[in-house]
Amino acid sequence: MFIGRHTNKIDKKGRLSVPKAFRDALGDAADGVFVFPSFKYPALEGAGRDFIERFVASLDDLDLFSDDQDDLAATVLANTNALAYDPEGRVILPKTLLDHAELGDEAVFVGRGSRFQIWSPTLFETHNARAFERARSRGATLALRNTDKIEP
Amino acid sequence: MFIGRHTNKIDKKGRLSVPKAFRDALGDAADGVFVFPSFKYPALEGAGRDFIERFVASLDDLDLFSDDQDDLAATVLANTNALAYDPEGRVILPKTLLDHAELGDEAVFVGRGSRFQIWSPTLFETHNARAFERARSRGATLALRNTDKIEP
DNA sequence: TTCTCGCCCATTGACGCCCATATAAACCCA
DNA sequence: TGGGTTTATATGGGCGTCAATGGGCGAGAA
Repeated sequence: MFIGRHTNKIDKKGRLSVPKAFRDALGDAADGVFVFPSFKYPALEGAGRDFIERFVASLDDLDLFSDDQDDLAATVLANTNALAYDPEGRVILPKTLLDHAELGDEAVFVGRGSRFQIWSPTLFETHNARAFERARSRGATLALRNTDKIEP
Repeated sequence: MFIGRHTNKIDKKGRLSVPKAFRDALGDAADGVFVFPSFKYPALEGAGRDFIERFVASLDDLDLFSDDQDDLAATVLANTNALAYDPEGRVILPKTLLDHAELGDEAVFVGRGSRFQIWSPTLFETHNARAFERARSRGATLALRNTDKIEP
């Protein structure tokens, strides 16, 4: 399970350490980590092999004429990168992903339960502040139903 | 499992390197790679021997597919090219396939789970942008076939 | 012969692996 | 409880290896 927030640096060679807690949650280190752009935010989605395998399973192997639903899975797979760890647990994000999330020399890993997101620190700060404010204005009604909470 | 995107060059002799990750996923190198034109897109479909063998099996076992699907299987087989690797893992695409996908001096391999596609970079860029936009507008509500759903 | 295709070699640029250091959290002991 | 020590994670840089690319040679087909 991915919980909490971790801010790490991207060095000159483009390497980014995946937080130890997340590496453990991802499972088999040999599988690395699977990252794809978020559809809705200038951020990246990260998950383990099991999560991606569900997308693969949703594409019927022999069906050559995919419907809209399949297209969604296909789009995710086309934009997903299987990133391998170096011996220290770092990965290199390809340029397409760096661009999508507007990442510079720092990245923040945000736990989201079954997977996590990767944000530019500045973008996340404003996004988080707005989400927090939104949550607060509706807080009274959401509080009892939603066990999730936004980190302070 | 075919995941992600890899853009490679087509040299003057028409040779195209199959990405190492895909060669591994294809299995036995002696079998090479099987490529046929996509019926839905100006692109090519690529797969391993196991994938083609299932089409062959569908022709033998009449119960397996409907008549329409059976015709489709026959059409696929008729248009499939078995391409052998050179010692460096490259293949040469026949002219019919080059024409169908409007390939010039570059080609992008796009993972699709159990198989992959080969696109002209420019054609794929527009195709992917559209699919991505569609996912953005509808992704939040589209459930995945199995369990989880795509998240905002 | 001439052209095509399969095999071999050279180059290069990226990335995977190794080591060293810094930073921080956990631990231990008075 | 506080200070120092230890352990582990994160970071930075050097170097070797391998994948991708490009060109040349030779065997066999047209």
